[in-house]
Formats: sequence, C-alpha cells, structure tokens
Amino acid sequence: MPELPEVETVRRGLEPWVKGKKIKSIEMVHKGGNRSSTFAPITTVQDARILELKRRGKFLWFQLNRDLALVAHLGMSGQFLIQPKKADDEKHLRVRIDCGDRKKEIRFIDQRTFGWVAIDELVEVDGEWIPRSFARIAPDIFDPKFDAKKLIRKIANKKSAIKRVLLDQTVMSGVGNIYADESLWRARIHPERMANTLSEDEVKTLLSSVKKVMTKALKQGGTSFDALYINVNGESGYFAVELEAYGREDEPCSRCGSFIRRIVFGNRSSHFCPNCQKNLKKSGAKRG
DNA sequence: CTTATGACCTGCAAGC
DNA sequence: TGCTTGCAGGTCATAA
Repeated sequence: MPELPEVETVRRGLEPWVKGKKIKSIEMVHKGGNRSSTFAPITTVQDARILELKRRGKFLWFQLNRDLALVAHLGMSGQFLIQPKKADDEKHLRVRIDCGDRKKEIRFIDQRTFGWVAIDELVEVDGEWIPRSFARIAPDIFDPKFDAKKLIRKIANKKSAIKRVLLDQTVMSGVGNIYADESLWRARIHPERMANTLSEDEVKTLLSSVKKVMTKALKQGGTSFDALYINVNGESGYFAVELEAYGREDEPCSRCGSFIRRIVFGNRSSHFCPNCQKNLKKSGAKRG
C-alpha cells in the first residue's frame, strides 16, 4: 500500500515518539510476514537508544547506538500507530514497542503480513552504513545521493516497459503503483512504452513528474483509500482526491476528456489516458 | 548478467 | 443467503 509519500508521512509522525528515546521493551506479539530477517531476535535491541528514524525508498530504519539496526517495511498494509497502553490489542498486532512514554506505546499492525519489523546488520555502501535488507535498492528521488544523470543512462538501457522500470526499486526507489501511474499520466507517457525508446527529454520530464507528484502527495499526508493507510495518529491522507489516473477507470481525463483505461500487465493494474499517453508503434531500439 | 512471472496473505466487494 | 472470483498501496525467489 504505502509508497514513498505515505512512508515518509509515517516517519515524520513517528519521529517525535522515538528520536533520542530508549527502547524500554520490544515484543513480537505475532510473527509477521515470512520475510522477517532471522538475523537476531527482536528483543536484542532492548535498552538501545534510537538516534534517528530514517527512510530510504519505502524502507524505515531506526538508527541505534549499536552495530545493529531496527528495520521496518510496511508492505501492503503495515502501519505504525501510537496507542494507549491500555487499549485492547488489535487483531493484526505484530510488534509492540515501549519507548518510555507513561501512557502510550508504539504498535506495528499488519493485516496482510507482507510488512515486517526486524533486526538487521549494517553494511557499507558508498561510504554509508545501512541495513543489509535494503542495501541493494537505489536512492529515492529526494535522497542527496540521488544521481539523475546516472539514472537517465540506466533507464536508456532498460529493455522493459517504463512502468516496470519505475517500479524496480534497484533503479530508483520509493515509487509504487499509484505514483507510477500518476507520474506517467503527468508526463504523457504510455506505461508500456519500452524504456529504451524514450528520449532524454522524455525521461527528464518523467523524473520531474515523479518528484512533483510525490511532493504534492506528501503535503497532503499521502493517499488513503481506507483504514489500511493512516498516519500514526489515525489520520488519513488526502491526496486521493487529486489522483488523475490511478483508480479512475472509465472516468474522463481532466486534460482531454477521454476515458481513463485500466490494463493489466506484470500482475499489476495500470491506469492511463489512451489519448494523452499514446504508445509508439514498436519500431525497435534505435539503430547506430 | 537481464527480464518476466507467480507466490506470499487477508479481507472486501461484486456477480451469480 | 452463500459461494466463487477478482482485486488491493509490495517484494522476492525462481525460471527463462
């Protein structure tokens, strides 16, 4: 569910509850997805101090005063909530963290179990120590390490539909199904266009669309369709009302009035305007 | 190496 | 009122 703007909204909401705090207790109430690292039991970080709450792409990472990190991924339905300690356990409660507040605790809740919280070891990448779980993903578009030139070259060599490339976290992280469709709509590029047929200008337009769409979404607290994505205080995000393509099948395009279409490829839905976002006849890769 | 596919899991809505 | 089918914000192992 959550893409970069939603994960960042959660990070900002959670930060004041954890930054500089000591982990008084941490408990795996119910095992989450089978992706959880088995590097160490979660209670290993008890008594550690949380120095920073960081994010790369869709991964959250609690930086500790240890050689270990506490890592979290929300998957499709994971959420962090600040709850009263005396509130009943939620049906899908996975992890409970007490950071010393007298009345409140942090809960990780996840209906679909694709999310997880785990201990991870640190590895060095580009002179920076980051958790092994996401050491291979590329920087996201807001990361100071984001290198547009390098990315443009990478995309130019991809023999795959541009939508797939946008979703590939090792190319650029943070983009998911909603913001891929929204960015492509904004850049007037068909999701099935082969990446290596895009001109440099088209790729630049696309990247600035990704940034623009995500910046706007972040200002609205992300996109909520239901209770599966909410901020740590239970509030929804309000970007859904501004969506132009995603989830708008058979509704008119706000630019030209044509009806938005939904197609399925790569096991995902793609929404686009058939008039504004035309696919080129496959002429193959450029020669020479 | 690259790219494509389906598996993982729960719950909801629509159609019969 | 069931039952079945399809769909959902993501990632990963495996196959080709």
